[in-house]
Parts: sequence; C-alpha cells; structure tokens
Amino acid sequence: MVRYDAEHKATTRRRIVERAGRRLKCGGIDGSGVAALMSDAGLTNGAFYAHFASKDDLVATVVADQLDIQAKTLTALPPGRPALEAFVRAYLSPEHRDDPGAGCPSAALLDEIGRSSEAIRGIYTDGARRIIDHIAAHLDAHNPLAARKAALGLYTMLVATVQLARAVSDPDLSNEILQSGVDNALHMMAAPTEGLSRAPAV
Amino acid sequence: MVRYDAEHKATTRRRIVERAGRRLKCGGIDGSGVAALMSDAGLTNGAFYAHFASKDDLVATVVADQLDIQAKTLTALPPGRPALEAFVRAYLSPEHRDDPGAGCPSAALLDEIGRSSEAIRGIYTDGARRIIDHIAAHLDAHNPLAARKAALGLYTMLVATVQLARAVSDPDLSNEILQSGVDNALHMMAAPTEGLSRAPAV
DNA sequence: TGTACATCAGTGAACGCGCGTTCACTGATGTAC
DNA sequence: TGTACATCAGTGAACGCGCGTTCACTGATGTAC
Repeated sequence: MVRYDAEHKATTRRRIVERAGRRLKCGGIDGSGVAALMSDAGLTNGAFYAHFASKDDLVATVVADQLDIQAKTLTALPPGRPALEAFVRAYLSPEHRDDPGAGCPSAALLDEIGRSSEAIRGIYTDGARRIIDHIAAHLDAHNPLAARKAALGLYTMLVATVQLARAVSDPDLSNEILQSGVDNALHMMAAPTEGLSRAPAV
Repeated sequence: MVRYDAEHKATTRRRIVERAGRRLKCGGIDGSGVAALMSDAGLTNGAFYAHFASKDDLVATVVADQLDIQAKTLTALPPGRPALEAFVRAYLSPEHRDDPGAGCPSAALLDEIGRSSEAIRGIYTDGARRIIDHIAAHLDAHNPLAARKAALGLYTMLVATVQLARAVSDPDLSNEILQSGVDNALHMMAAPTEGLSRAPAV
C-alpha cells in the first residue's frame, strides 16, 4: 500500500518549510518566487502544490514555524535576567544583522506581514503572543502587567534596531545603532516601566 | 521655445512622487507596479521614463521625499519634551496604524529598504540620520551623546510598535501594543540612558 | 529469488497575467509672422 | 487676429521575462505472488 515510507513526504515538506524560511527572510515574501523556493529544497516548481495549497499557505506555515523556533529558543533559556541579557546581546549582534536568513522573522518581515492576508496575520499574532509572554516571564514574575509592557517595549526595540542596522548603508552608523540598542535594551530590562512612575529596579 | 510653462513637468514629477509615496507605503515596494504608480498620478506607464531612470530611481526619490517630510514635521515642532510627547502620541495612535499611506516610511518599509539597492539604502541613511538628530535635539541639548542614544531607542521602538500593531490581527492586542508603546516611549523620554547608569532627567 | 504491478512524489511544459522597460506616435501647447 | 509651425509631455502597444498555478506524465518505490 504505502510505497515510500510513511515519513518521506512529511520530511520533504519540513525541508521545504525550513529552506523557505531562510529564503523568505533574505528576499522578502514578494521577492521570493515559488520556483526558487522549491529549487532551494532540491525540487521543481510542479511539486509545490502536492505540499501546499498556495504560496500564501506556505508563507503562513513558514511564519508559524519561524516564530515557533524563536519561542523555543526563549523557553530553552534558563530563567532570570542574565540569560535574557545574553539573548539580547546575540539578537543585537553584527552576526544577526548580517545573516537575516538565519535570524528573527519579525526583523526580516514584520512590515510585509502587516500587508499580508488575514490568515498570515492570524498565524503571526499567535506566535508573537507566545514570544511576548516568554520575554515577560524572564523579566518579572511577580509583576506580570509591568513585565508584559516592558516585554513589548523590549521586543519592538530589538526588532526595529536590527531592521535599522540592516537598512543603513554606513557600517559605522550601523554598528552604533546595534551598540545603542544593547545599552537601551539592558537599561529597559533593568527598569521596567510601571505606569508612568519611574521604578529603579535591580 | 518653451511649450508648456517651465514648471509643468516639475509639477507632474512632484505629483508622481507624492502619490507614489502613498502607494509604496500601502502596498510595499515589490508590491507596487510602475503602471499602478503612474495611474495614481493620472498618467499611463509610458510617461514614467520621461521622469525617472528606473523604478529604483523613483523609489530612492520617494524615500528621500518621505524622510524629508518626517524631518520637517520634527523641525516644525516647538523645542522641548511636550512637543515631542505630542509627536509620540500621534505616531502611536490608531489613526497612524490604520493609515500607512499617510504615515511613517520607516514603519511601512524599513525591512524592505534593508533588502533594497545600495542607492536606496544610502538615501535612507541620510534621511534617518537627520531624523535621529532632530529627535535627539528634543531630548537633551546638553548631553548630546545620551540624547542620541535615547533618540535611537525611542525611534526604533516607535517604528516596530506600529509595525507590530499593524501585523497583529486581534484589534485588542493591537491597541494594547500601541498603549504600551506610549507608556514605554514616555518613560524612555523621561529617563534617557547614560551608559549603564540611571539618570532621572527633566 | 525474480518479475509484474500499483502507488504516488516529483517532473517539466504550459496557462494567463503583470512585471519593468522601450519606442513610434499623438496632440495640446505657445510662438512666429 | 489668424494660421502654420516646432516642441515635447504623455500615450499605448509591444518587448522578454518571471510570476503563481495546473496538469499529463515519469519513474523510483515496496508489495504480491
């Protein structure tokens, strides 16, 4: 009955999704054609529709997968600030800036996701929620509202800092942006906002 | 000699650039075709190359124009924090989120600009520098380094907050993101980072 | 063990379409006399 | 004032190309006997 072993097709699908993650983050959604995405997985364009209903379907799958990977990275972090600080430093590193294909999907695609279908934005919403929660959990366990607010502030700053560092053509300015980002992020982690009052915290 | 009055062509060109600003911010760079861009200006595709050398040339012109408009908005602001606070509240308003065509080019296009030609990134770099400087000038005149760092933190947070609010499909979450953004931004304006020390400033 | 077979993942050509760009042209304009 | 003219901004059809998608097919596979 079963010709290829049961996992053969699922393995291929996973390979497509994984490679597509890299290419979509490098070339953008509109900038990455189906034929190129399939060729990355060692296949031809015709096989695409045996795995996905449409390009939109693949993109939604990739967005979910990418956010899942990022969420897992955060869950794998030991609890507490030091581990989060290490995450922040890696996120704002020149290595991350220079390798979008291996990096954060939000930094690579956030504005394009904002222009995407309701399906993709729904998938993104679920993933983003989980990531914000994980960051918040690392910030302050017994003041969840302030932690959540600080997590949103931290995450948005990280995302656009990498976007800006990538957009800018002057390497010195780009490095300065990353460095300032680290300082600002650590500052923000040290003193999460509590309403409008100032809260020196450590 | 001169058939149409001297400004006729320049006026048309300005109209193309202005309308293209709206469409590019709404539909993205890859997502906006030359024919559509020209039709927005009441022209047909053929006339495009009498005004611009290529689509890339138009995009570079639009990016420069858009950042110029944003820089002028900031220069027009009266000096001091209250005016900047008003700017921040407008930037993080649902109105800005819901009308990308009339809004910030960075919020709409930053990650796509990062994937664009050296020419476009160079133009973006010049414009972004000016905007950062203007924000820094509003933050702290007599501690320019700290002000610059805080300006970068503030601007990146604003940009990705609007991007995230647009990407998310749940209206409640989107509003929460904007509201948190306002709180975080005002907090950040009140206490710019100075190295790693805490500096309550007003 | 060897052969015939049913399955189905993957191929590659083709579909209509819109892309960025080119170009021969049209026709509204202000000028010359 | 009226007509012929030179200018040139804008038209619209066409170029080759890559897009997302479809489909008749191929050929490697494990099974049956």
